[in-house]
Amino acid sequence: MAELVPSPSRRRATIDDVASAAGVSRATVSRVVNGLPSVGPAIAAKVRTAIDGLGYEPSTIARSLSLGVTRTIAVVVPDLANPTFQQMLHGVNRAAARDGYRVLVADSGESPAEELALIIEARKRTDAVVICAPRADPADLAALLERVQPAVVINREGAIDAASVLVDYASGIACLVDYLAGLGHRRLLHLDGPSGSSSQGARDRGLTAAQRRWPDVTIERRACGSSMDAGYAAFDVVMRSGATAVLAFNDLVALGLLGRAREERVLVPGRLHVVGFDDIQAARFASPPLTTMHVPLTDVGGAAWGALYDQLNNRSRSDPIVFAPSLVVRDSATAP
Amino acid sequence: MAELVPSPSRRRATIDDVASAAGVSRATVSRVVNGLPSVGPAIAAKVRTAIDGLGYEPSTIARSLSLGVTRTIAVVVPDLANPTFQQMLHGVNRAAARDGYRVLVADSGESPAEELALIIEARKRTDAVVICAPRADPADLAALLERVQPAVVINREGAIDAASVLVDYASGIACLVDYLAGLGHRRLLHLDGPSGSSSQGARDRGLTAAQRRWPDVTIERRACGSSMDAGYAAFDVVMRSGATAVLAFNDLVALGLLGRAREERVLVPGRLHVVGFDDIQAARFASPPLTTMHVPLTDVGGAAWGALYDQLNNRSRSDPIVFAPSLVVRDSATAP
DNA sequence: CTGAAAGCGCTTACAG
DNA sequence: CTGAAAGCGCTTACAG
Repeated sequence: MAELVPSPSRRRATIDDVASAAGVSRATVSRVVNGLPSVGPAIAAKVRTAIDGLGYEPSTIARSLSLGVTRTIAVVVPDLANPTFQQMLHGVNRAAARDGYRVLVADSGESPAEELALIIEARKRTDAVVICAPRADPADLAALLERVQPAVVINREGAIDAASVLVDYASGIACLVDYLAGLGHRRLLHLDGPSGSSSQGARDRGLTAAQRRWPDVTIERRACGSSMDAGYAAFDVVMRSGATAVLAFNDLVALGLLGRAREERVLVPGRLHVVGFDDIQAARFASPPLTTMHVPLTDVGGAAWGALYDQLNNRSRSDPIVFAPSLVVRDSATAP
Repeated sequence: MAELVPSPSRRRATIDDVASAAGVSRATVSRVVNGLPSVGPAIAAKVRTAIDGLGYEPSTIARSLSLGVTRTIAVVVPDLANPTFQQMLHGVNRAAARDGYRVLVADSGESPAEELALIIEARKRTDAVVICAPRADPADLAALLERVQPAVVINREGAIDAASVLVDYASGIACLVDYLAGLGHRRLLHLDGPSGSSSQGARDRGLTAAQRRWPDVTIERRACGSSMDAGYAAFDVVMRSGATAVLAFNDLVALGLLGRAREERVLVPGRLHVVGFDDIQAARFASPPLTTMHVPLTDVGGAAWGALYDQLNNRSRSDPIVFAPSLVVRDSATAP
């Protein structure tokens, strides 16, 4: 149905087509295509005419093979449906695009077991990889890193033999405790994220540090998760805890909890006070607008690209880059 | 600093390394790597040993050049910071991944003028492309499509010579008018999106159709835009219009308007009633929760991949696939 | 069942 | 300034 009209030329023109059309060698064609100066003007003109006439476009793949470089990087995230990773991806992509690089995305969510294999596969199509794998086993990750350099890993603590960019969740959560305690709350509840999540360690440290600063404040912990549904389901646990303020693992959890609180007609702020973490877009529009820690995810993504770019240009690997979250006071937590 | 330990073998092993290590031809190595049956078990075993010993991994790029196929597709969107496109991308990626394809993203937002060039460039690294370019000139787009098939275009009306998936914005907006009119509103205001946006035509049709059904309802229009800031800024225009209910171009606009209304202490619903379009995540958590039309963006993305997959497998191009938005009643609009 | 050879479409020393 | 040739790392008819 698309074939009724005889197509002018089925096959795409190659460098050889151009070369013979212009009566030159393909080395010469290559030179004018790549703008090398050492080509006589008359010849160059002939070549350009041939290029236009044939609609020639160099094959990116062939170039990649020949040069050993794709100008593409991979970004591997655990869940592309999650606004957090979407935004980070955006940050990487925008920064990489400015330097003429493209981004290949890979979502390991479908099969966490194959996360490592996925990273390797994605890396093989590209020049470098940014890895966001909060739940991968540390030893597995370390073994992997040897094989996929240049790489940058996001939000993994501990000895990572790769460039690293991280968000200081420890000080962020401590800041939140300070804020709530300063408001007068004396019984806090932290809703933990998925067990085994690497950011959990930072939470522990931050909470411990804050606890030292506020000896008369009780900080309890409960297992919860990282999704809205987890927050929604945590409502009963929260109410039974007797806490006046809850620190949700992230905004999604906080939002789920808020939603349930409204259904149950539990006033927030008032009867219950809630803070989140991340400052996703929805946090700003929640009812009540959610007090949370802003995490500059776009910048995190941008920094990840920057670290990769350095390595791709043979500069030495940069030290870990850390971003501090910042408190965004809105309406979901007030004095008790 | 990473070079203190002499690396065991700098260079990646190639098929030739394996061939000579195993004492066979590289054709044979290729056969066992690709699981072709016609290899004797003893030879195959030798080859596998060599592969493991050398840590050989076939080059994806070389394979791509040889086969003329990358198993990668491109997705071009106007703005990767926009949750709408993020979600659509997620839908494409998930569906494509299931069929063993990877996704390369490209964001034309940085330079709309180079959108066409970007699409061509992205397409050249891949086997096919899904195009989301609501503002591209129809003639330009038509010319482009000839060069980049297989392609699927999302949300473009009119004669498109490519597979097409679209959302029925016309009936969606009409549905919203029906809902508000049914509630008793008689003065409606529609905040238009960016002029030249291809979905604007559908809005026009839908609004016209609805107007016929409700001759006693006034439907005014005002230029606005598609961003939260645009919605925020539209507040004054809205208040001056005398309308009791406003249909925002999308949720972002509605959310911006809501934010400003809260600042100005204009009660929604009550003094003003607002509906959005898209049903982004934030809509659900807005205060008040936003009544809107849900658009199944993940499915749209999935369908886009499906259409591409058919073409990649030499099936005939499918008819346009259209998704109907569905009304999600929340709290931002009630009887006047 | 296995190998020699040509091919995929480029780039780049090396000569001249 | 220009070209012949080798190379990037694979796949696949074609012989045997």
